Amino acid sequence: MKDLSTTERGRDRPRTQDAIVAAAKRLLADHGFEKWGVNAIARSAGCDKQLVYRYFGGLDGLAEAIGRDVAADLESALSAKAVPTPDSYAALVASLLDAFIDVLRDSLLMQRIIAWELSAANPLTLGFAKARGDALARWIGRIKGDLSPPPGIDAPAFNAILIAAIQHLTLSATASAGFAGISLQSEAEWQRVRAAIRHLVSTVFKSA
Amino acid sequence: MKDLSTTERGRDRPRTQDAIVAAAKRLLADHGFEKWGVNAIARSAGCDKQLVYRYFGGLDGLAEAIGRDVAADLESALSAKAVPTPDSYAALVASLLDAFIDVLRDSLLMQRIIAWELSAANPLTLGFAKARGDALARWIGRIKGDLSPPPGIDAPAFNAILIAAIQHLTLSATASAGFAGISLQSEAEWQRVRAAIRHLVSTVFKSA
DNA sequence: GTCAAATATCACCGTATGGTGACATCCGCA
DNA sequence: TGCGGATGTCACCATACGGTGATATTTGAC
Repeated sequence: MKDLSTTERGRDRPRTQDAIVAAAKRLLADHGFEKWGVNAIARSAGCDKQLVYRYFGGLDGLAEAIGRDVAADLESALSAKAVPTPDSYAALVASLLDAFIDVLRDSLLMQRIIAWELSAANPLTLGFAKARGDALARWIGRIKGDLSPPPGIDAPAFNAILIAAIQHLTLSATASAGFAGISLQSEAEWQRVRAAIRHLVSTVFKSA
Repeated sequence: MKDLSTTERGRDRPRTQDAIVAAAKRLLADHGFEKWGVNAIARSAGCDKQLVYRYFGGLDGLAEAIGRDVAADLESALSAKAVPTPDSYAALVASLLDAFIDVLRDSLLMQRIIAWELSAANPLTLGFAKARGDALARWIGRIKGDLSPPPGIDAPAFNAILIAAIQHLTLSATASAGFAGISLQSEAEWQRVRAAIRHLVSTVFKSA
């Protein structure tokens, strides 16, 4: 659970930086943002905390680096779930949401960051939110093609509602194993949610 | 921002207890659960922290008392939004969600507690979640009458999705002023969300 | 080989935290 | 009046935190 200490691997700034970032991510994913601090990170990275200040300018800079990483990971993970060019706006949204469920459920780190964003509003968390939002927007733009939502429907509002729901259910599943009486432990139980979302998307975007 | 200190109001255990609970609620609502601790609470209540241990058995007991309070507040606030006996399941759900938006947006304390539940899973937060869930269930049972969801529809899943969305949007509005590109500052912007939810509920529960 | 810069470590500061035992003060009851 | 329990205060502990200045060690250029 701990990288080689700097003494046992020689002096190598890039490697040390990587070790620090890796340790910081691991700690954030494992224990959340409450216990997240220079002391714990340096301890876990096997180096002196001074280096966190020298190489990243403190926690803020480190968090910024992590934010960039996570946004990039998100984008590539989404791209890997190659959504074939959809043939309707409803299909686009449906596959988008499905892929997002996969990626988010898979990334404890991203879940922690979202929880952090919901708990505190500081420059750090705002930066996280922006980086993720941008990555998501880029991906959507890429697969969107020339599809556009049916008229008479407030697509941005609907999409926001569904993405919000997915984030909340995912976080709640991790923290409390479920939400509002429905358990969210197994893949089967998540299939129920996926089915409901698909149904929702298709009925709403076809009612125009 | 601070109650009368115990010295200036004489010895009065019930009043002191109330002052502690009030201070604890205020601090939680104002600064979130990260800065929440015996020291800050006692300081803000104007009494010695020892009393927190004596009267509540520490932070856990205090949190439990707050959880009960908040659940009761939730229930009575929801009841105050007198939802006239609805005439269809769709109408029931629609008015339920609308009332829930009002109440949650109104209670910074409840928002903090939800954020806490999403960030950490300890006996405390699980207790919170249970108390709120029970209060909600009681209220629903009271106004439900003999209505039941249309067949062929996974109502629990749909309801969970929509409640999750509302909680997430509310928390996100408080923390980051918006979500997924849509701003959630003014009542007008919330009307957009409300309209989308109403639309969603009516099309889904009538498509059976 | 020398010397300076880059890298890494160490020791320390002030502050805050959760928690506890000993003490002071007040009130009601005998 | 005195006594005992309830109420409230205080001083202190160990621990952890973020942050910084001084120092040691290695590397690479000359």
